[in-house]
Amino acid sequence: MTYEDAISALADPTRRAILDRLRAGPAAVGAVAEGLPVSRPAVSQHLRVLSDAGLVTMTPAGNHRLYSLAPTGIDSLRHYLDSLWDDALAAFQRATEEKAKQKGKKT
Amino acid sequence: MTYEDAISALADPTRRAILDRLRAGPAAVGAVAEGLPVSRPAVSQHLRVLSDAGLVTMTPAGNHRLYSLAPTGIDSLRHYLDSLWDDALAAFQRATEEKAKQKGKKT
DNA sequence: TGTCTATGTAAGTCATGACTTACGAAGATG
DNA sequence: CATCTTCGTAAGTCATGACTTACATAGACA
Repeated sequence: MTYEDAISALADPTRRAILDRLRAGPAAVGAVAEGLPVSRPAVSQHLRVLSDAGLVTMTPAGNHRLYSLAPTGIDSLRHYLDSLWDDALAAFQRATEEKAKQKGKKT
Repeated sequence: MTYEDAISALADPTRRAILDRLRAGPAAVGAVAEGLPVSRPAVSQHLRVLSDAGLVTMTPAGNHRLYSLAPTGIDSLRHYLDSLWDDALAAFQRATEEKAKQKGKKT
């Protein structure tokens, strides 16, 4: 449930495809697997990882289980990125100023 | 330079450690490697990946090369996450309303 | 020019993880 | 109860990539 779990979960293309499928709305494992070039157990394993990372939630519904997007894991990752973004922007501005000085300082 | 490159680049713990080091300011390869439990060539290879993902930039400085954080790659990833965030929030709200209805509808 | 420093690249090793098939458990349905 | 559907898990295979050492290149400096 840390932001690192979210990152490594999102690193896999198949898992991103699963998330894309869930953006349209909640879906069962079989329904998700139908639109993908991998087996149903593979999808099941991926959903486990996504769930551990807080990126999806599961709600039992009789025979099957509905998976849907969860804001939790995404939020932690957003915070990390925002923080990194601040420092990157600061570094970029410092570099720009440096160049301006370099340009003015002849010889 | 896509957001997918940025994600898979960030997925590695060593690369995140390198970025953390660069948050304090630009640094050369050797300086970065000193604070890490891996060899200098390993750091060099990681910086290559980070650079391809648009997460760092390199500026030659005489004998050595200074690497610094770059906003570019981070930005693309932020956009992806923001978009995913919107859908996740919508899904969460729908689920909440669903539960409210379920509660009101007795028998 | 000769040498030292700082770095990138090549080649090879090894662990991680994504995928498969086979199987077992839980709820719906006749 | 018997069966079908839906799903998670176990075990094993295989590719990807992170790391190492060895080597080659480019600039600083005597």
